[in-house]
Amino acid sequence: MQAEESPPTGRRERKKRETRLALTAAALRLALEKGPDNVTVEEISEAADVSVRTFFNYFSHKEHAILGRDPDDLALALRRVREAPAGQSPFTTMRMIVAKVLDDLEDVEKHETAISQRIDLLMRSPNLLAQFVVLSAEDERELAAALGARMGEPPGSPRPKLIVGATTMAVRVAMEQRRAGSDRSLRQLVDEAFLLFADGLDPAFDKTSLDRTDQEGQE
Amino acid sequence: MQAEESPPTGRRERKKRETRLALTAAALRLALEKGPDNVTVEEISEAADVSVRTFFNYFSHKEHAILGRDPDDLALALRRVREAPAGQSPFTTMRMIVAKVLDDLEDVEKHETAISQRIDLLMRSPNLLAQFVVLSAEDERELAAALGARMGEPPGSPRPKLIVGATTMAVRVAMEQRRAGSDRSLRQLVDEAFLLFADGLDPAFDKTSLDRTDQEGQE
DNA sequence: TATTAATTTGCACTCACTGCAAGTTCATCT
DNA sequence: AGATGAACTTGCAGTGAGTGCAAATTAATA
Repeated sequence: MQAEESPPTGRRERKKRETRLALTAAALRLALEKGPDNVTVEEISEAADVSVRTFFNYFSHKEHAILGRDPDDLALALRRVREAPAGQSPFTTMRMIVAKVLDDLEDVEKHETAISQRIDLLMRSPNLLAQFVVLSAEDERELAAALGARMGEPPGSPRPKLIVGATTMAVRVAMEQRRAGSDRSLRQLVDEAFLLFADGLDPAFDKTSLDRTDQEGQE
Repeated sequence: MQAEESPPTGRRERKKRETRLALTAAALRLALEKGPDNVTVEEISEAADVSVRTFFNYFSHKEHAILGRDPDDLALALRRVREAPAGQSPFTTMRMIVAKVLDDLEDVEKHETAISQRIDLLMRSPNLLAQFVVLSAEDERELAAALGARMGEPPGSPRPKLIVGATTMAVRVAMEQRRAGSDRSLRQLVDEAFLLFADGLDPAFDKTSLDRTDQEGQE
């Protein structure tokens, strides 16, 4: 054991990264080719030249491979929350983070799989969407916690959770718009959604506390 | 074929409803007893006294049986949207509908499975939550369409979608709060979330349009 | 009662996913 | 280099979800 911090470049580490990458690449490619629900784990493993059993050493669900999320992304987003400019308001922070993520995606995938293809994939396969929701839920919890800490809110406070939830919805709706054939860019659509949320979403909202007995409907 | 409108009370219809009910009841009971991920379709079918194959004639996924959603609920909600008071603002309408749904649940389940148990179930099983979200997504689309029509928005407009999305988030976060041991009622928690959304969620939100090049982070 | 249509069921099958034990590859220490 | 142990891969056997098909049962109708 060296006193020096070990450079993270063992052959083992490298091979693992390569295998993981080969699997996600194959999974995505095949999903696009044949439709996400018509791809088998066997095909993916085959294409990545590992055994099926090995596939499941890397991913607990077929869908995780197709989604191919980089675990560093969450860490990066968390860091961005913590390192956001001092006076910046929380929803603004979320907006900036989303914008940066979109930028990153565009850069990385300029010559590879376009964002819109992934969106299509998500929308077309309920299975995929379900797993995406599961994975995102954990991220959202952590983001909300980090944001709450920054805001000086007590842990468990609903506000940061709602802010993160609104962010999620902004992105989701923007993706739907996009897929439905809007000619505006995803970034523009997201921004539009953020503005709607920020402005209050419904200026005429009735803030009267509602007492369940004073409303009447005949059921 | 009678000229009279056929009363919808054939033996066939009745048996189908009974079977469906037996299945959801068994599924819910077993899920609560053994944990939603430790119940097999075979057990559920056994308990409802039908074959496994028949189970899958009723539900395409195990989770759907556990969730046991009443297809009439959506129709009811849609009707409530359409029949909402003339001047009522859209987010207010959603708030009222949620309030009524909560009331209904309380009435129906007073002596049966409590809401909190179902919430627990949902939160404990990622699978279940995911399927729930997927199923709800369709409902949300229809609700947004109905709400949009009422608002005179063009079809596909993001506003009604965001309003429905905010409603979903309000309920979800309220459920989390509840589960995390808040002593306020679910209704109160939901109302609180609605208010936060209505007030704009972040008064200090920076509405400056962001140009991706004028922001700097070192990556 | 005979006919027809809807429902149930059994059977065979594919595929996702898991535990276990044996085999292989890499890192480390001497 | 060679021995040792840990990490990684793989095969195998098994559970359980979910589907298609065709035969059997049951309800509705003439």
